[in-house]
Order: sequence, then structure tokens, then C-alpha cells
Amino acid sequence: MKTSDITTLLRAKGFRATQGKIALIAALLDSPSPESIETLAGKIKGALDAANVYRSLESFVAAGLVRRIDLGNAKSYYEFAVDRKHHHHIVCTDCGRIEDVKGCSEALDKTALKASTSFSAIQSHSLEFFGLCRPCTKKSVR
Amino acid sequence: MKTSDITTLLRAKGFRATQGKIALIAALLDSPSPESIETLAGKIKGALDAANVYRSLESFVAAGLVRRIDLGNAKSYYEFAVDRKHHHHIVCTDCGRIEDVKGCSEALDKTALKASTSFSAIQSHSLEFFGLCRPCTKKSVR
DNA sequence: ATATTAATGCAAGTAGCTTGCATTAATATA
DNA sequence: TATATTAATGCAAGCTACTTGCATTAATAT
Ligand SMILES: [Mn+2]
Ligand SMILES: [Mn+2]
Ligand SMILES: [Zn+2]
Ligand SMILES: [Zn+2]
Repeated sequence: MKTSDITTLLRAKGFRATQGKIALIAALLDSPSPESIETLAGKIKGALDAANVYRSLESFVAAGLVRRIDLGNAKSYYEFAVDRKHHHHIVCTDCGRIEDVKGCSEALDKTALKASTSFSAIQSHSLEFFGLCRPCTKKSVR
Repeated sequence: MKTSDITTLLRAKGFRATQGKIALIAALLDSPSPESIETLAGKIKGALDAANVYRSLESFVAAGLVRRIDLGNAKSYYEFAVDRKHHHHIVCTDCGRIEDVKGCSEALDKTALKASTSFSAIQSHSLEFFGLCRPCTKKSVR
């Protein structure tokens, strides 16, 4: 995706195409897996200060450009969402590596709702796996 | 579960049966769904100060007495784990109500691991649903 | 009863995130 | 192209959830 496309995307959602927001979207596009705010801030090298990295990411989530991922470790992670379907992740408990787990059984929400006694609708879910990646498995055997 | 049983349980895991730890376990036993630390601290009325509520809960998790649940909202929730199987939760996005979702398809981990290119094992997963409970659905229609 | 040491209370510190506000820069308008 | 408008920004201060250090206390072992 070129800078001009990012500009178009931002304007389509009502944002101004600022240096900071363009750099942030570019950094997210550059990442194959969800990135921490710290990492994203590093990638954009001061194009936005910390407070505005937070502000911009949340505004992107509200606009549907980006997804916030919760990996159970107190930090928020973000991934680009446009034309990228809902999916899940595996996190290595040793080194932190994150891999996409493509796809999602449609039945999950239905089954959970059917089993529920007090809920009338399920809007979303979060499913994250925790395990050991091959490099870390080798390390621990060594 | 009586106080004497809690004492036995704590000692079996190498803990001393202190007033604070007994009160904390009792509070957890009293809760049908995961509780926030703030709520637990309230329930034990000063039997432990805040720092030791954190310390004790984490030591219980390490000992397998308690599970930490992540509901995507920056806080940790805890639920009693002994003789209570792995399961999931639905959270009401409006009022915060939490309900257990019993059971878990064994296939989840297997499917994810099979699809993965760089992981050799999956140890656990977190699956939480977000939706609207009946009372809140009614409220929003009104 | 006494010794040992896990557990505790208190205070200070940290990480991740939020908010207020004056200034700046992106866009709209002339 | 110049000017007006206001979204976006930088900076500073503040907040919440949580952690850590350490002297004291109380649960258990002897
Ligand atoms: Mn992903
Ligand atoms: Mn539960
Ligand atoms: Zn899914
Ligand atoms: Zn499960």
C-alpha cells in the first residue's frame, strides 16, 4: 500500500492525512503480527509522541481500520484490519513470538450463546493460544 | 467448604493457613464468576492489604489453586480452580456481568497447532465472549 | 516455651495509559 | 495563493493496576 493509498484511506474515515497518522498506518501495514505500542512508537521514530500514538490507535479502532488484540500481558497490541479477516493468535510463552491462526469456527459464538442462561446476544470473542515455538523448544531441549 | 478444609488445602500446597489467605480463598469460593482484585479486597475487609492480595493471588495461581482470567479490560480477574474444569466466559459489554460458559471443544488446540507453521506445542488458550445480557438488552430497547 | 521463617503492612516505585490545554498544521474557503 | 477553521499534536501532569523492599508479625516446627 502506497502513501497515497494511506492518505485516501484516512480521509475516507474522516481523518486528516497527517505525517503522524500516515506513519502509524504504514508501521501497522509493515507488521505481519500484532505489535505493541512500544514497538509501533519505535517504528514511527517520533512522528507522533506517546500520548498521540495511544490516541491515534484508539481512533483507528473506533473507525474499524485497526484491531486491538489482548494477549493477557497487560499491554495492548494492534494489527491492521482492513481486508484482513477475524482470526486468532498463538503466543510463545518463552520468547513472545506471535503467529496468526487463520480462520475461526463460526459455531463458537452460537454454541456459547445457546449454552448461556442470561445472555441474549454475542457480539465478539477473543481466542488466543499460548505455547512454545520451535526455536524455543530447541533451546529448552539443548 | 469449611474453614478447616481451607486450612488443609493451603497447607497441602505449602502455604501457612493465615487469616488473610483463608479469607481470600473463602471469598473466591463464594464467587460464582471471576472476581476483580478490587472486589476480592472488599470481600475480605482488610484481612490482607492490597499488596498482599496481589501477592497471595499470584502464589495461588502458581500453586494451581486459582485461575487468572483476562477479560480484555486491563484488570485481572481470578476464580477458584480446584475441582472446577477449564471453561470460558461471556462478559456483558454494557454492565460487566460475567457468566461461565461450561466446557471447551478439545479440538481447539489441535486445530490451531496443526495450522501453525512455527509452533511445536500449545499449552493453553484463553477464549472469552463479549455480548449483551438480557437485562441490558431490555434496557436498550426501552 | 522458644526458634524459625513465611507472611504481612506500609511506603515507595513502575508501567501502561489518559487527560487538559496551548500550539501547530491539514484542509476548506475565498 | 492567502486566509480561516479546526483536527491533530506535543508536552506535562495525572491515573490505575500492579510490584518491590524491608522491617515487623505471626504461623508452624522443635
Ligand atoms: Mn493477527
Ligand atoms: Mn469461570
Ligand atoms: Zn474467532
Ligand atoms: Zn477452552
